[in-house]
Amino acid sequence: MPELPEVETIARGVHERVRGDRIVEAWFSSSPEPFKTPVSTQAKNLAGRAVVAVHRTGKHIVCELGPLPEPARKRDRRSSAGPGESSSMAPDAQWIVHLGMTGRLLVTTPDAPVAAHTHARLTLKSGRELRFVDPRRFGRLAYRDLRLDKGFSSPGADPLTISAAEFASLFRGRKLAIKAALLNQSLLAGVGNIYADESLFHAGVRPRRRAGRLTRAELERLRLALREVLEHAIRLGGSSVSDYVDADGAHGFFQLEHCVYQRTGLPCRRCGTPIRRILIGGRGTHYCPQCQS
DNA sequence: CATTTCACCTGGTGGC
DNA sequence: TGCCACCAGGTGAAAT
Repeated sequence: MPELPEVETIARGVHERVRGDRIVEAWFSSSPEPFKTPVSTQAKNLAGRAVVAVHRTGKHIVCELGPLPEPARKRDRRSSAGPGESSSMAPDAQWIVHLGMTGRLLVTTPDAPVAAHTHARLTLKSGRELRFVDPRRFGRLAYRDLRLDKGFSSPGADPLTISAAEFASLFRGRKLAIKAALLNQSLLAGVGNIYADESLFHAGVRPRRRAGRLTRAELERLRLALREVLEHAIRLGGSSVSDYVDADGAHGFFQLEHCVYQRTGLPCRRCGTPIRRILIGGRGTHYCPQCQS
């Protein structure tokens, strides 16, 4: 489900709602583990930590967590005592959430009905819960101790800030289809099927073109189209194609702006030609045969 | 190494 | 109503 704009929307929502709150208890389902870090490790290490900040890297949601309080210590001379508001504390751990195709990360009241396929529930000091729900279980949850590991980072470049030169160099000499290249997360982090198709439409580039054969001008049109499309989608809260919702359960509106994605057979919004669907790398790919050459 | 294919899952939709 | 084939926002391992 979630690509860069949806993940960004969720990360912002979770950040606004739970920053400064504290994880009191962590519960994980015991069904076949959709987890990267064993649940016992996650449960043990998450409990007690403050949520310092939540942000997005590629399609990953990264929760920055403050250090565990040290109960068996003599009173800190000037412990900032107040429970909660510890957002100034330097994080020393991370909880990393990847939503896969159908994952949701929700902030709920404790009495909210527990949806089917709920795999994690973090009880917060405020009484609310942070819940991870994922029917298909393609999502992944991981815990990182920043005293032992570096903070999470994605191999791919950020499509919102990449320079023209760097963007062009990603595709130089590559023989695969530009559509497939856009989906490769180690080149660009965060682009998925919807925004690959939409940006290729706005750039006027056929998805089957070999990545290394695009002209300088086409690459620049593509870089700018991608950035525009992603920023526009973030402003509209993402695309709710079937069941995507943000941290509050609200859906996005960018699906109303789609020009090609899942519009097979419908007239192109620009020229009226029926939109075509083909397969590239096993993924449904939509384009206008007239506008994209 | 670069590229392609396929398995991993559940659920919704549309044809018969 | 049921059954079945096909499709879905993503990855990562295996094959080519």
